[in-house]
Amino acid sequence: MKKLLVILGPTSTGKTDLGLNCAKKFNGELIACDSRQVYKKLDIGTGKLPSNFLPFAGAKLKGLDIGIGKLPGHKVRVEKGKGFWEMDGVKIWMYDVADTKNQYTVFDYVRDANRAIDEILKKGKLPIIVGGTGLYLKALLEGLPNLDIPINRSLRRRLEKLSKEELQKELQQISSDKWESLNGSDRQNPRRLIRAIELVSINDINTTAVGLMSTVGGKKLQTDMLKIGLTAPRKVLYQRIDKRVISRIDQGMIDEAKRLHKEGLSFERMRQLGLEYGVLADYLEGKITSIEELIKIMQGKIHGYARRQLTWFKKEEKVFWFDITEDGWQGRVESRVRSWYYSTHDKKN
RNA sequence: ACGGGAGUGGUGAAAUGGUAUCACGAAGGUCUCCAAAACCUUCUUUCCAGGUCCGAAUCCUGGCUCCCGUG
Repeated sequence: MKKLLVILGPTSTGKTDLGLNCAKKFNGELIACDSRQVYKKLDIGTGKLPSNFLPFAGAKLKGLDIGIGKLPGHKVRVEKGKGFWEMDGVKIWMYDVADTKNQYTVFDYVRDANRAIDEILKKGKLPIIVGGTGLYLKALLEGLPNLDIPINRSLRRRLEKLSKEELQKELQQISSDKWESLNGSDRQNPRRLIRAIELVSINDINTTAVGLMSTVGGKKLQTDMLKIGLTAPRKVLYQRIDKRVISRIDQGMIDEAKRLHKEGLSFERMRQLGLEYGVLADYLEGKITSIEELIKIMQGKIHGYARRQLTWFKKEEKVFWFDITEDGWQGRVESRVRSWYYSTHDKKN
């Protein structure tokens, strides 16, 4: 049975660092599971670069393919632009697989990540999925029904003009079953309503809705999976987030956004890319006038994000959680992974 | 001490005397393709004490606190 390591948890807990360490020790490669790191050129704002990565003087980072810098202890060499990044000698897949101009979907993610995983397995290496985007992780590991019902652009274009009430009415008319199946908050959620209408209208046209599209490997590959979760008390999480926002600004996050806009990324699209980029768009457009304000707002937004991640991951099953504020957690994670990695018999949990 | 101004949720603001509102924040939640997204719920009774009025955050009196100017 193929082994697959998953590292999940809220932002700023050091998932990628742990992933890199595991990769070095257990001959692995990383697969990022993040809805924004998939986009090219969103490097600093999405945290593709380690947040404490300090470029050496002279090392060119901005929009280039290679950066050399240092982390607290050691030199790091970052290379990108080959379909994966290579950081400190470890390959990271699912960075830079899409253009910001196009919307990258969960479907795309599952397809592409499966390919990367297959390739890693073929080489006899350990795939390490490092994930913060709950939905993507779920889709990849468990599959989502209806995932193969594609986005219907023209339908969406029409529906997006409608008010919430109109959407509700339309869904009720087309399929009261679907409407009944939605919970109270989704019924108020235009985006969910649109997707629901999209789904049922395809069913009506009699297109077969295939069930579970994919699990790892494309064909229900049986895997021996170990899930490691990283977490920390709220307060600590917030502190780490706050610090990281500042260090990203030091790394040049604002310039990155400026450059992206100059290269044709509209502020509207930038907002769609969420969090940092949304706030940065406000800043560049003058809706936020000081860096202090920018920092505060950004920190607050990411606090909320971390909360939502915790809510989501709370329900994830069979996760071995580690609190990164407890001494020796890294040693414990490592021995946990080690015993799993070298076991020949499949673990029940 | 005197003159002037101000006291509304954690923060910043709003409310011709008429059911205390908004943003941010915090906490909880939803989740079958924008998911770092979108959405839902909760969080003050207006500095204190009196008074006027059918009715007060809003008007009056007193107290307390803060800010500005003068000494």
